[in-house]
Amino acid sequence: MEKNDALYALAALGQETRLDVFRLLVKAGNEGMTAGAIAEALEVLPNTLSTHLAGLSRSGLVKAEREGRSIHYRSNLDTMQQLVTYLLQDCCGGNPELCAPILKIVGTDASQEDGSC
Amino acid sequence: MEKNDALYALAALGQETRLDVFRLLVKAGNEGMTAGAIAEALEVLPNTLSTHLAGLSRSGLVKAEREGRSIHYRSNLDTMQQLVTYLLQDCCGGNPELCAPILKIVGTDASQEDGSC
DNA sequence: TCCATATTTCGAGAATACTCGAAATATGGA
DNA sequence: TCCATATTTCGAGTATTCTCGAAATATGGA
Repeated sequence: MEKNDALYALAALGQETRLDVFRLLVKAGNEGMTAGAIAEALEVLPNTLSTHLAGLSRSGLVKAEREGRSIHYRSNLDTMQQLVTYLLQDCCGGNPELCAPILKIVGTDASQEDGSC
Repeated sequence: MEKNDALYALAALGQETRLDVFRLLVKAGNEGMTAGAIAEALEVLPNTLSTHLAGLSRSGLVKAEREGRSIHYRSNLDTMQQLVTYLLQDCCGGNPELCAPILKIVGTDASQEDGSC
């Protein structure tokens, strides 16, 4: 992940409605939710939500897929992992033994296949 | 961690200079860096940097400590871990087996003593 | 084709955030 | 005490972001 990608993702999450949306979708898991269902759950106007969903989509934190008349949104935890990895890159000047506790946070073994939850 | 704490932290990281500062301090590790050294490394005016450091401090992502005439800043990875934990809370509706890959990211075993790197 | 549903796009006003120069505060040493 | 260094605070201008109403687009069914 490059700096601008990280910035987009972090800026996206640093706004209350978008953070609420992301967490709602994390909870919803694989099924995801339609834009309408999200708007209703969070009591946000559909057009305002649409703007926020666009931001989250651009950042890669959520994925959109049209299903009939609705559009389903799902969280994309791959991006989340890449983000955390980026944030903790070169931790302690490349001496990871100095910060072992925190490095547990990042699954650096890359054993992950599907982060879409 | 509560929502507002997460919002402060994410908003703090969602700005280029502050993201640069945080990553610089993550790399610097335990020694940290003085405000002046950070300003020089990132080529930011000291007063502008000071504003950003205040934001990062408020969010708990960095810790400040006066040492003589200078003030040393260090990243605080405890806050980082709490943040990631918050973001992925209730992943997949509380069925973590559905999203095992990503849950590796969060060290839920709480075996960590010192996250200050 | 026509209509209802679902979502997005556009435009504008209000609020918030960023940056900078100038001035203030804090510390240590002569 | 006086001065130099290190950092922060203040105030203002500019830029960006957020929200909303209105209008546009896309889909599926009668």
